[in-house]
Amino acid sequence: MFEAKLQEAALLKRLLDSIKELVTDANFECNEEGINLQAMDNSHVALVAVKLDAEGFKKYRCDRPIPLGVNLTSLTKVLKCAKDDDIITIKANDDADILNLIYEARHSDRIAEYDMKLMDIDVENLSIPETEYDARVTMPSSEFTRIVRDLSVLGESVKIEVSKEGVRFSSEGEAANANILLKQTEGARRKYANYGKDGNESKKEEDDDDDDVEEGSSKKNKKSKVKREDKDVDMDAEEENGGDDDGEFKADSDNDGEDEVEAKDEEDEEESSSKKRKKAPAKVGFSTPQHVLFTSFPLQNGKPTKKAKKADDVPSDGGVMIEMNQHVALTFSLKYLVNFSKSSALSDTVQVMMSNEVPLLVSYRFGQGDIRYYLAPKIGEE
Amino acid sequence: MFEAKLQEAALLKRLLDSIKELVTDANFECNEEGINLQAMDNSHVALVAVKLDAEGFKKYRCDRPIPLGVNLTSLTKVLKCAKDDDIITIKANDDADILNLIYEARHSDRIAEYDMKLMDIDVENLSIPETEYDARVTMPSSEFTRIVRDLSVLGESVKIEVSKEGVRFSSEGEAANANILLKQTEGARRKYANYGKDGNESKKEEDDDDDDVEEGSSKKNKKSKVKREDKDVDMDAEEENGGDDDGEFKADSDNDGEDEVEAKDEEDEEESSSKKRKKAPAKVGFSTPQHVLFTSFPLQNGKPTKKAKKADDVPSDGGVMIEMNQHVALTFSLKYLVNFSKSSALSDTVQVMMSNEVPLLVSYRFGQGDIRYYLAPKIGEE
DNA sequence: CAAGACTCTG
DNA sequence: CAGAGTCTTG
Repeated sequence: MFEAKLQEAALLKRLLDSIKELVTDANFECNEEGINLQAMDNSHVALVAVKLDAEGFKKYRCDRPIPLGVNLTSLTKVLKCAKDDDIITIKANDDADILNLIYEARHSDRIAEYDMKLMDIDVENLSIPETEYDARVTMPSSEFTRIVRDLSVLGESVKIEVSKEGVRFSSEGEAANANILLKQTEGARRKYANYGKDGNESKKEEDDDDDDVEEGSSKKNKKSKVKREDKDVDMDAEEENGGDDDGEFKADSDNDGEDEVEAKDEEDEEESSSKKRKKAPAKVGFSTPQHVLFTSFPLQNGKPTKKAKKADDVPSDGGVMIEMNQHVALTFSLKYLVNFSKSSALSDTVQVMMSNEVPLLVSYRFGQGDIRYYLAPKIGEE
Repeated sequence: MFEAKLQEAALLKRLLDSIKELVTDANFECNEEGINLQAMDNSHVALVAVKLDAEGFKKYRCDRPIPLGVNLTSLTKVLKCAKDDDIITIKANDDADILNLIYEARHSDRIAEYDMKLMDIDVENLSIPETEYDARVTMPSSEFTRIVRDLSVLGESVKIEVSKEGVRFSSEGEAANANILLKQTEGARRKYANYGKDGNESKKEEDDDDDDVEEGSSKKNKKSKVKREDKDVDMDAEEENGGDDDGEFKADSDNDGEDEVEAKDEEDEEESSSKKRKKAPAKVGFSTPQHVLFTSFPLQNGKPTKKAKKADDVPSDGGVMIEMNQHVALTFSLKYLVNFSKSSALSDTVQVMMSNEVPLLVSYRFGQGDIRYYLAPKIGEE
């Protein structure tokens, strides 16, 4: 018996809107801790991982781990029948052959119910080893969306480059070449002080860019600090390891110690890259090398767009925060990034993480979990 | 000479939007009482009937009954040239070969004039005998729209079932089965107390679900109580008949007597089906039997949507009122119902009337008249 | 030809 | 914020 009740159908609707174009069928792996979904996109170039914490549900019951094989096209249709503010309950019996969805209208006494056939889906073993990234960019999701959309009009690929200068998105196309440089926003360090610390964007707690400060061990959320783990299993395993050896991202500023409540936002964020520690290069469980690229281009363009809602306590006017251990430059297919950016409906903030020659990770966190996209870089010449 | 002046072009525009996809050509039958249009849809499965009372016009003159054969596609185009708040005048000479439309801008001196060719259209004799229905559901038109739209995503047909439980819309499709149950809303009885009593939704006057109470005979509107008549001729003929034998709908609650001003909205709406009187089964003038169906499905779903405008004095937050004489279950093509539901632009409220094995009637009333759709049920097995 | 996505309007 | 219409893609 599996049952989960969600206060707002909107979350599920947005999640499906986010992934339905990438993946057609997927297993919702349900266990007592929550719901996980991992799947490669249809062309096996990208990977999407969704996590929904059990605690985020109004009601959650999962007697035993159970995979719910869902045709996402069907589920999308069924969810279209829910209003955003409906209270939604999903149920499955132990056979997991039918998914039962119940929508309760928020402001009326109506209850609607849908039954959807489930299916057996081969579990592709998508072991995504936790990876330590050399660069992490935290920015408004609307801005990321805008950038990749803009560039996708001009070209097929984008080179994303993180340096002391900031993060640069560059692309070239027949009509024009483009390059967009985002410098770290003044105050961004403070704004995102604890973003992603514990899987949701709480503003309290220590900053990420503190070094080996003694605040660590007692924080239960230390785990998600530096590396992005995909299997909870791996998570905790790694977490408990050395307090200052767990490979947290080093911001490019020396923002030491006592940033307990709010790290001071310093102006010199873009200089000293001293204490950076390099971690073992991430090995990624899926490898779908793409094509040539790695070009650099002259133009400049790019304008931000502001959305304002979703479930973050990070200011929606958030700026850009850049953390890096070393210079990173990778090229990706814009088509996929545009696809990923649909998740901006889920969060005002997105994190882009990269290490050279490793798939990038685009992560959107929302109250009850997160959605992560992995995309292998294009390699070689164009 | 025919001339009719309408305060708001919007009404005509919406009417044409409602029917233009169903019918391509139709006669506007004009007489001194107003304008009537009746036509079968192009595939002869559904029938639409529009009535515009002469009194609703700012100015109305019709020297002699005259049919204006209109190509609705053309008229739609011409009406697109009118602003919603234009004052619109339509004229035809006795030859009825040209329709002259004049648009006067509400807040300017602008006058636009259009001449549209009329045509001769064979008058299909669409005698729609007045019918007494065993069940009538009054609900927000937005909700009806939502339901049929939702279900049409999943399947082709919907079974509509009215029972003591309420009204259930159920559908089955490849992706999922669905079923939406609407129970009578608390207070709906009061809200719709006199809805449709005399062809427009006035809230005063006695309730419909009173039984054989002695309030009847003096009410001039008794006529439209129970049955939906299509020809005014038939209407009055039937009206004058027996005071309590005119087959008025019995609500499923025992809301007897003194419901003069506002029937009390009782909690027990969904129980006693006692005093129901059965009327002679309705005979319908057109019969376009469809296909198999009559399936029943397991799921449940449904959510309302609120619009808020149009010309009703029925609260736009109106609930659901259910009146029934006996259990009814029929299956219909969602494609047509979706089409009908376009008329929600004309009214916040819709009434769905059904008797077993008889075409259903979907009726939207607006200040100056109404639009009614008839649709034969699908019969047999799916 | 149909379905889905996106944009614009109410 | 929702719905309708248009355009694009499969």
